[in-house]
Amino acid sequence: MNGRCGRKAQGWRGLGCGRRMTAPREAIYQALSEMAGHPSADEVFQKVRAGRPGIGLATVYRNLELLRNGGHIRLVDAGDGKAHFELNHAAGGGGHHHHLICRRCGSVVDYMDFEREELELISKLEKHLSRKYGHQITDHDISFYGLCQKCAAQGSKR
Amino acid sequence: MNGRCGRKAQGWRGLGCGRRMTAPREAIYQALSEMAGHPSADEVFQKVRAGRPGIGLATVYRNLELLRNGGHIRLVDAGDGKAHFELNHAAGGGGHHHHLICRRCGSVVDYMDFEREELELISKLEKHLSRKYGHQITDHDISFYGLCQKCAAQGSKR
DNA sequence: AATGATAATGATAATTGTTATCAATAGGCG
DNA sequence: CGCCTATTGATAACAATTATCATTATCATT
Repeated sequence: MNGRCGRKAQGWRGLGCGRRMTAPREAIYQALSEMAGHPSADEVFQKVRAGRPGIGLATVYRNLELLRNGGHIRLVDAGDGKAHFELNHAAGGGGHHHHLICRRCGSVVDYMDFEREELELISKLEKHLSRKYGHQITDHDISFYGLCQKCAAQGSKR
Repeated sequence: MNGRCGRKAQGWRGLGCGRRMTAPREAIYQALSEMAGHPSADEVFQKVRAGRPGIGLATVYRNLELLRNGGHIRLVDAGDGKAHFELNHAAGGGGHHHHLICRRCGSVVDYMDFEREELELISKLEKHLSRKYGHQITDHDISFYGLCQKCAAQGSKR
């Protein structure tokens, strides 16, 4: 469904993030939403470029940053020096998850195995930290690092 | 105390991480251990340089990477595009903590406010994920993002 | 303690992800 | 429809990190 919004800035919560609603911006969000996993900025660029050859790389960076500030997408650190992105379903309650990251090959597995327990602890912590340190918490990242099955099997040589 | 080890590679668990034990490597670890907070690679470089003018930046990068792989130090993502480091006290049980990171100014607050509860959940999760996905988990990162008190006070303009 | 194979270093070039610049363009309120 | 200005696209600039390579230092073996 394309029509998340007709194509108007639509207040301060829409894709426009309070700015003008532009075709490139929509295309970038659209592209990311159609991609599996956690594409890097460049991968998003390639994808958008496919249906919109004139797009500029800088525009992709700018909008990913904007969408992130607007809370629509989320940044994932795969430890490979590039920024990776994914849709932020956290708010909508759609598909919030945490990560399992391989230190050797950089693969990222999403997991949702945390039950109510984990969610409860998180929101409790969030509230507590918020009060104690005066931070305005908007987001969190929980990741486990190590070796994926494949890399672990290769032995820990070199 | 300097003498974490006389100055020999000392097996595969020492600072040498299974490689040759060198003075630069020791100096780099030493420097990091004397620094507060979460210095960047360059900050570590500057500090080491003070007592060892000939040190090369590449050597610092190489050894930080090595020490990280060896589990002696830990990487912190402050979201400012640079890698930051801290001693890994996780194993030793010394001062393990999690982070509260400001998205605007990049400041990082360590907190240890999680009680037994949090630790229990983590180790439970670690075990569960390890079994389910075949990952060999060695490490985790729990960070809350948002605005620190100061930045939040400045309003969310711009 | 001297030797020698080779891992590690230091200086620097190269690479790479990201950001700044700026003229041209397009969004959307009047 | 027309204007104001945010946004774009192309590209230069930037900064952090990595690769290269001749030289030096470590340390197992003698």
